[in-house]
Amino acid sequence: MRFDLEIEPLDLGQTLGCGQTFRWRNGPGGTWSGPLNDQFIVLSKSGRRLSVEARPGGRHVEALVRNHLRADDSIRKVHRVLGKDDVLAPALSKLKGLRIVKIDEWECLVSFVLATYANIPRISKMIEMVSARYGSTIVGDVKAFPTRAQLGRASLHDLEKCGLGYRARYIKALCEIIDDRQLERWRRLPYDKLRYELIELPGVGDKVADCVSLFGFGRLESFPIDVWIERALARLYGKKGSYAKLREFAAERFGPYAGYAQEYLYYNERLHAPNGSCLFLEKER
DNA sequence: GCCCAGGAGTGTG
DNA sequence: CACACTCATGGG
Repeated sequence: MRFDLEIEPLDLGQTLGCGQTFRWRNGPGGTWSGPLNDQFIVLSKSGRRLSVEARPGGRHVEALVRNHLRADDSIRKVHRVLGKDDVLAPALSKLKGLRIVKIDEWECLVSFVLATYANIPRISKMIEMVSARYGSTIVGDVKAFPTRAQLGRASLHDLEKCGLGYRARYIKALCEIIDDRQLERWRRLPYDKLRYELIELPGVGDKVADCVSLFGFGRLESFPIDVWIERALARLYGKKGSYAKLREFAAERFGPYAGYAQEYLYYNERLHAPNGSCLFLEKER
């Protein structure tokens, strides 16, 4: 099946290739393809038209795509707030197509625990490996991200063989701790309480808790601080300090859209990096 | 070979 | 509170 959507503004490369998701791949002609829940989706854009391809009879594909790309976010409103920041303001027009994505909570939690102390190519590889071995088949050799039950069948040794390193034991523990009732409860908590509880999980600290709050639970006021954001805050704002201090600075400065500010800063900082930081260097075609 | 990676956990001052 | 050290491994 194939249909068109209008989600504006939207830049697929900025949104799907900037490191907030790990399973989208860009192909020839500016297409972006990847698994989304139980579907394999191919996206491409010409002008304002977003073309969506999925397998025949795919259900809820439109809702799936709109949800993932946060189609209901008003970028205009985001920019009205962030435009008051003198540092961000001049760059907003070039970044307007970069949208925060909404990721399945479980997938997001596992993905960002895996993302600790690893580079993006490796993170993608770890995620593809556990998906290939434990996820359900979507089509051909494309696998869905494994459910908690599916991943829970893997032994610690199995997970280590997926190249997860010391992260394997965190994933193993998460499979045993998390259940659907817990995820449902977390969906209803305000950001600060959610964050507080996420940090209790093994392998989840300040940064991962904020990533999961932002991309998994859609809390746009969350401001994850990694090494790149640390550099950006130092370089552009002269701000240094502990996570708590930087987090407070961001909350005060960017308010309810700190998450968007974070993604803009992250994207921009990686573009400024010496080697371009391999964000858009796809392995091959 | 060497350096670093979208950090977290633990121990110490 | 702040640091310092370790963790396991692969990509550049």
